[in-house]
Amino acid sequence: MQKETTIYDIADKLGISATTVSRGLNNNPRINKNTREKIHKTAEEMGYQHNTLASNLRKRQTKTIGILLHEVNSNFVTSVLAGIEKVVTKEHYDILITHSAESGEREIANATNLLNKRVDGIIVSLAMSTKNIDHFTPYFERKIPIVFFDRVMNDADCTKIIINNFSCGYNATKHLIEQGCKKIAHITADLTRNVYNDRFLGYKKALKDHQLTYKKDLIKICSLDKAATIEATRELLIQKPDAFFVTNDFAAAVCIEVIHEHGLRVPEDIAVIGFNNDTLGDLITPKLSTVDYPGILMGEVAATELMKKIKLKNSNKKFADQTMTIPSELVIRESSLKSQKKKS
Amino acid sequence: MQKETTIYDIADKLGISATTVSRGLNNNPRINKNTREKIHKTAEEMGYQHNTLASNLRKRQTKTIGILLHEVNSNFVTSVLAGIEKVVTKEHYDILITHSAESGEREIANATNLLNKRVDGIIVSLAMSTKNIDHFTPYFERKIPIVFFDRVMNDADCTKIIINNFSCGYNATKHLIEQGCKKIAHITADLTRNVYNDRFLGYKKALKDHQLTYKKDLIKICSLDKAATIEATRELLIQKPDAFFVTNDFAAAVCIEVIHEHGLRVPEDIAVIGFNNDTLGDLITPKLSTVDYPGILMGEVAATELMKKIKLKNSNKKFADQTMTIPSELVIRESSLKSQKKKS
DNA sequence: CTGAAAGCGCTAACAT
DNA sequence: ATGTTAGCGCTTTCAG
Repeated sequence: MQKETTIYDIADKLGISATTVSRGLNNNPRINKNTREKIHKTAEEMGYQHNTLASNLRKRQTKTIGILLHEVNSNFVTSVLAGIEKVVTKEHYDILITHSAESGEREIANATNLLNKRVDGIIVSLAMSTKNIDHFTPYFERKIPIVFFDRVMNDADCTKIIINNFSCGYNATKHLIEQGCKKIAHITADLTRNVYNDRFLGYKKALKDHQLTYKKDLIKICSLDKAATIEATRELLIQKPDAFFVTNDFAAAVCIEVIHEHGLRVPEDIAVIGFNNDTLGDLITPKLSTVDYPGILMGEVAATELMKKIKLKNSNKKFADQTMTIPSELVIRESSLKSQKKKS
Repeated sequence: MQKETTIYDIADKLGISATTVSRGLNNNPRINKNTREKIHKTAEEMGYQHNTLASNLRKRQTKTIGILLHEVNSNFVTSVLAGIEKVVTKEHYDILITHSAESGEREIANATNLLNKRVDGIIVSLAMSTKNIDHFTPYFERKIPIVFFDRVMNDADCTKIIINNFSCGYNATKHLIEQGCKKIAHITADLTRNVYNDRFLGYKKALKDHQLTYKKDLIKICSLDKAATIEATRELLIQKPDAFFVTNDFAAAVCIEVIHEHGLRVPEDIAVIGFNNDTLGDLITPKLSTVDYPGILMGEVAATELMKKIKLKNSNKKFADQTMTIPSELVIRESSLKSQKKKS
């Protein structure tokens, strides 16, 4: 960094004090309108650029919120981000996006990094391999507001924005059962993550409520990337299931592809339902049934809660942590409609 | 922010100077190993957290690079990000991601914001509505390194990492012609953006080289979102084209859907080729032919160039701007294979 | 190997 | 309405 124009340079040039320049630049109403305009004009002329670092250091406030994401490549996450931004920019806060690429280690590093950068609060979705939330202890100790969304720790005592994964899993499975399916396979990911576990529990409960026996052989846990999903589907196909409940849309699409390769039809031979309502869902053939998961809304709610917490903290008030559940719903398209197809 | 432990607190507790603490924390080899260990231990005990703000202010260096993205929701952008991170973390640099949501105005705001945060360099992909790069003048003036990638300004004199969009457009079109297509429609976006314009020019050249006349009626420029693409496809279908060259894979998938809705077959009646090699390409039916666009590599190259520029700047050396072209290639799957299908 | 002093650029108290 | 002074927390001379 070469020599930058500072407020002192402007002050010197104008024969006034740096304080006045600072106030003028921040449009403090105490400063005479004329002076203010002069300051802005001179700053412009001298190519002055505000130094956020110095300002934040002095103010002991960064007006920045950190975001810890497990990944950024999904439609869902992008929507959440959009929702957060919408709320946060309105309050003139910046955001600092980090992502862990599903690695717990990177999540820890990101948490420390954001703390060192003195963010005013964080919004987080846990990585796949995160085992506990000890790395957020420094935040709790300092009472720096945190809001968890989607991928949360079920037992932890903090603000959470989630959907009801249990009932989503239940309803998706129930829907398949109502289509006449009796042998429903389930492809999911690491069950230590709440979202997957809850859906799985919903799946099991639905089976039970409909007098179907749960079989471990019909469950595959994998990373949900293409290769893993192909393998999982192939192995499950050996069990001759008549339906698949897949925990995300991308994997569901891959699953359908593999089913087709085996010369089977979807949904006639095997019904498939995904999760997330990604854009790809109605681009594939047959169009994918899925569970709609309102990312934008989740982002908005998470950000709104965080802003509330930050404000209350700034005025030394208490804030009651709460868990908020966002509505979600089944989106039935073609891939699961076995009964209709049979009729026709 | 409440009172944080500082290096002074540690110094007091240990009866040494803050300077030594600072050095110890930074593992400066001049400090006695014993002292160093004591410092680390005490820091840990006292819950010390390094203040990046203060440190950066003092060092006048943030070890942070800014990234200006047009959007974050594409596979391509995510890959670029991964490529950048790979290179940059190795050098212990942080990244600050911003995105303009294709708005030139937001791009300007982000550029200023990153400058105020004193990033050491930036990597940028221009927003759709950006008309010029005047907002980067402050960077040029301060010789803060910039690398543009993908969406660049063709005439500007700066480091650019691109693919040869012209020849990609040419080859995609040529491929369609070789499949026997004679009336090739083209769906693309704002032609002020180099990537779209160059592909378009390649398309035109390929037609000319193969004695096909260019018809304006076969071109539709739209935002490439779902609704716009549906409309564009419908309107183009009136011209009875026998092929579509669509400038991204998502839009190509939508295009295929619309073609199917019109009772036409892909590729038998109409061949389709996309662009980007998104993951959805081989999940749809028929599998999409496309142009592979190596995002990770592009990110790596962009970041490597930027790091070079930053280092040369720090040692006051000159750096010659250059344009680097990343290889790209046609990926032929099913959606464009008209001739084979006819035979069978 | 360690320390004293200064200063990065800004803003908040406390004047006036 | 404006100025003086001090300090946010760190690192970097310079000195020993």
